[in-house]
Amino acid sequence: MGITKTEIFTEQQNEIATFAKAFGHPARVAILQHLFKINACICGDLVEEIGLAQPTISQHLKELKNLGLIKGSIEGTSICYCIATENWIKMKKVMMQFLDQDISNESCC
Amino acid sequence: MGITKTEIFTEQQNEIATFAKAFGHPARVAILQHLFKINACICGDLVEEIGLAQPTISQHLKELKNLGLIKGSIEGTSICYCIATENWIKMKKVMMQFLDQDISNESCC
DNA sequence: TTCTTTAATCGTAATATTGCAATGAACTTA
DNA sequence: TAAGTTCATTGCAATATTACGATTAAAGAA
Repeated sequence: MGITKTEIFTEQQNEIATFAKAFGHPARVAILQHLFKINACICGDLVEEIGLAQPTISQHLKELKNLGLIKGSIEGTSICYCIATENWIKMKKVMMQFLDQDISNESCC
Repeated sequence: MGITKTEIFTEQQNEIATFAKAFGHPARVAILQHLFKINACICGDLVEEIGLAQPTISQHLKELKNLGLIKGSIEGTSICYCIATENWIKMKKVMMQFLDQDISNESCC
């Protein structure tokens, strides 16, 4: 009833879904792309860059941080975020494996 | 309030998010993996295989079909689903490009 | 200390998603 | 035609997500 039945799926399936969910919102996609583009770390101008309110961006950042895809460190009065390289690579491996499944050349329908 | 502001993002960002959202539920991941595994097309035994009620599976199939990632054809009394190869490859390209962004070797935090 | 800046958190409203029982539609078989 | 099979649709309840105003917390500057 409205709650995802995580128990009936494999760990791998849940992991894929969890990562995918993180990318399932354009704001989080935009945040990650910006962090990649700006080689140096970026703090609060994500708010300006993206155009959502500060609490909203903060919330999206929190989700990405909880998943371990980004990390933030205090830098004076502001906070500096960047891609958590190691975990990004791990995640990429999991997702690539899912996306890159063999497609049989004989589809029946 | 509560509704994603699609307008403020690029088409590419929205596309990535839409695809990712499709993979953001373990049931849909499981469905796709099963369709890949069973080379031949599979119809309603997805219900048995996965362990969710038939309407629930049907709903997930509909989402995947709307996105164009799978297709179904009537086969007598049952319906045969399989991966929509061309669109899958297109989607893969979009997602890979996003996942495979260059990671600068000098992360600052 | 007081003011300012920066970002997290709280609280709440709007909307979306998930899941299923019940029902309906289309086809097959008896 | 009647009964059975297979899957889609409807309707609804439970929960999750998105967004933001208001507030709080922490650090630097006056």
